Amino acid sequence: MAATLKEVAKHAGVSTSAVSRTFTPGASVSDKMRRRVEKAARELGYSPNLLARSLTTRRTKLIGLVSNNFHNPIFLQVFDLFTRGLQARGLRPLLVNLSDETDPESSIRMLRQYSVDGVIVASSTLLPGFAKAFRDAGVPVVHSFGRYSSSPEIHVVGIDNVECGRMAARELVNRGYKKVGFLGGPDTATSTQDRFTGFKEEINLHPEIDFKYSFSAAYSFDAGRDEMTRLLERSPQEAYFCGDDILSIGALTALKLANLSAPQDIGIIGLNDMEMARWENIDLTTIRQPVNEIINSSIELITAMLDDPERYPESRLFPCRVIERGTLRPLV
Amino acid sequence: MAATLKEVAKHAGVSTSAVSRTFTPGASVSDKMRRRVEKAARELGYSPNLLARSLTTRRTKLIGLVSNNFHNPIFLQVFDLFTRGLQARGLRPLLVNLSDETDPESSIRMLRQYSVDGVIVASSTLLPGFAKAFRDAGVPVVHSFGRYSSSPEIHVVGIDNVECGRMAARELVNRGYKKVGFLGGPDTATSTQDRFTGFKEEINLHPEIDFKYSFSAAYSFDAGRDEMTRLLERSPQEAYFCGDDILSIGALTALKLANLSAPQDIGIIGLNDMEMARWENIDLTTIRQPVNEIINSSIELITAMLDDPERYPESRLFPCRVIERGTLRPLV
DNA sequence: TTAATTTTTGCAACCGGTTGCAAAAATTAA
DNA sequence: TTAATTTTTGCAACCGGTTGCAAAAATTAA
Repeated sequence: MAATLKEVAKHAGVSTSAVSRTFTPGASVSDKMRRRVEKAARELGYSPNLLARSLTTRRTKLIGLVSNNFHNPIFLQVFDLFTRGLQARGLRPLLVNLSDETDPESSIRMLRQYSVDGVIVASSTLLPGFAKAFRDAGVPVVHSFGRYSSSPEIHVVGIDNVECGRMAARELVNRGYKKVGFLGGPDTATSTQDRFTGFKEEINLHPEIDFKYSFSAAYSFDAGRDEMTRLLERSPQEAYFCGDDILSIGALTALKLANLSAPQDIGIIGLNDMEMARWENIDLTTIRQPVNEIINSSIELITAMLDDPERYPESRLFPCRVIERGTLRPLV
Repeated sequence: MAATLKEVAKHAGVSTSAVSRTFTPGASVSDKMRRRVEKAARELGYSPNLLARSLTTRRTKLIGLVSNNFHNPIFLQVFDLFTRGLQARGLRPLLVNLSDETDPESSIRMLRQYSVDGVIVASSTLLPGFAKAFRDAGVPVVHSFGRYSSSPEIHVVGIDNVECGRMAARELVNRGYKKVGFLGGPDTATSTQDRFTGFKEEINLHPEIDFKYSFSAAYSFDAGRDEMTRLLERSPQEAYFCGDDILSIGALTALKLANLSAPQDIGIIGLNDMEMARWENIDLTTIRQPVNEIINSSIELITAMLDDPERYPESRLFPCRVIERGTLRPLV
């Protein structure tokens, strides 16, 4: 169906090299030749087969976009920004859903079989083995939303979750809460662990404050609602730092179901500042994670690694900040 | 870095054909040869380059997954199900974000350059030219969530939006609403047009009922909230069929901001039954679109087209049904 | 045992491109 | 004008695989 380079060459009465060079930026072709080839190509509706080209250039412009999180609404925005950013640079995302996957090897094999130029792992809850296994396979890899200190050998772009934990704690302290809680995501996620560490550290600077904590089953609405419901059955704290926004929204709903509300009865602060957080029916005070910047930086980094695969690994951390809305009481 | 077939052949002391056959299901190889090759392959960590293979087999197992909707949360579920379903069949989604794209040609050229085996267009708001342009390029294409009658030449899997409109209307009529409204999505979307047609048709069977309609700027929270806010400034109807769930949630929020609520003051029925609709803080009565079935069917259809590209085009429609929750008053 | 048949294997051409090298053409210098 | 230099072009080998065909090997039949 589609015309091949050979057909274009024949139709234009030139060598295949000439056609190839016409479609290779920077190659040596005279204007006359270029016009001649372009005319033939146009007439035949030719455009080069990128997969065949990749055999000799060793560049597919395919980037594996790997995630295990297809439930948290923030990831729709993540996919949107990644696909647009990659497309704008002429790269193509091969989307890999790791949700069902237990064995990293098979995903890695698959991505190598497709000769992806690089891999972006977009996940904060990924098992530590995954990202490393990709790197060991010799494929450039960037871990977006990953833990910055987890391994000095792999590129990470994300936030300082420990500092976010501290930030949340300071926010609660500054607002005069005396009994505070940490309602975390799953305790297996490094993001949860780091946020917990920072939060606890900062709270411990204030011995007069009563501190409790628990973890929920997932970063999900249901998990947040269920955990908060459980907490309300005992004697709840005055305010909670929830693992992320979606947990926060679940927790807020649990309050509502118990005829309580934030910030009147219990204060809530989340993390992410996903789009829904600003919806007036939610109006969540939260810590903003600069998703846009993290994604752009991840793309820049993977692009740089395409040119220099041996590039020295780095961590890129972006500062977060509190977005004040309506679920914490005012500063005292 | 990665071992090639030639290296495996040399290492095993056999021809390249033998190696190739070992990795080609159904090819003629003796057990002895197979074991020998597999051993060599294992020792060299070889797995075949799918892109090189595709040159002769003319199958890349790449499927273009094209969408222009990266904002409606329902699409996260859509991407999740598509990627899992495709992966389970050994196919790989090349994700294409059409949000910035005005010209279908360039996306089509790109997908052809990557020799995708087929294209799934997942969108209800796609400009009509897009899906057709893909098909004209000779690539198997399935339009998921598309309009079933728009063109008999292209495969469509979706719902009967006209019937959904009727269904929503019947639901409002049966609950005794006398003044009803259609708060649609953008009127350029075929889904909006069809839902409107059905809704109006059914309402017109009841001349005693007062009917008004308007369209919002997008299928989005903000658009729903803004449009409902606007409606509340005049004299609103007693109940509205909103274009989809995300518009409904926006509309419900507008009610709340005006100190009104559903169903006490105004009734709301949505369409989609996205995950959020069942959240207790939303509790939206809506029409369930069987997303899972639509996606599985789309994948089956594209798979079938890979074997028979000339397959006669068909429309697959799945019935919807009302999910009663808390935003319409009870049946009279 | 040998002949006929079936299965396995390797050769060589091919899929659709790129690229180093040398020859040819065009340009510049003398 | 001719010689020297630069630019353009085509040849042929290559990227990593598959596959039709014929020869070789293994199996079955006589």
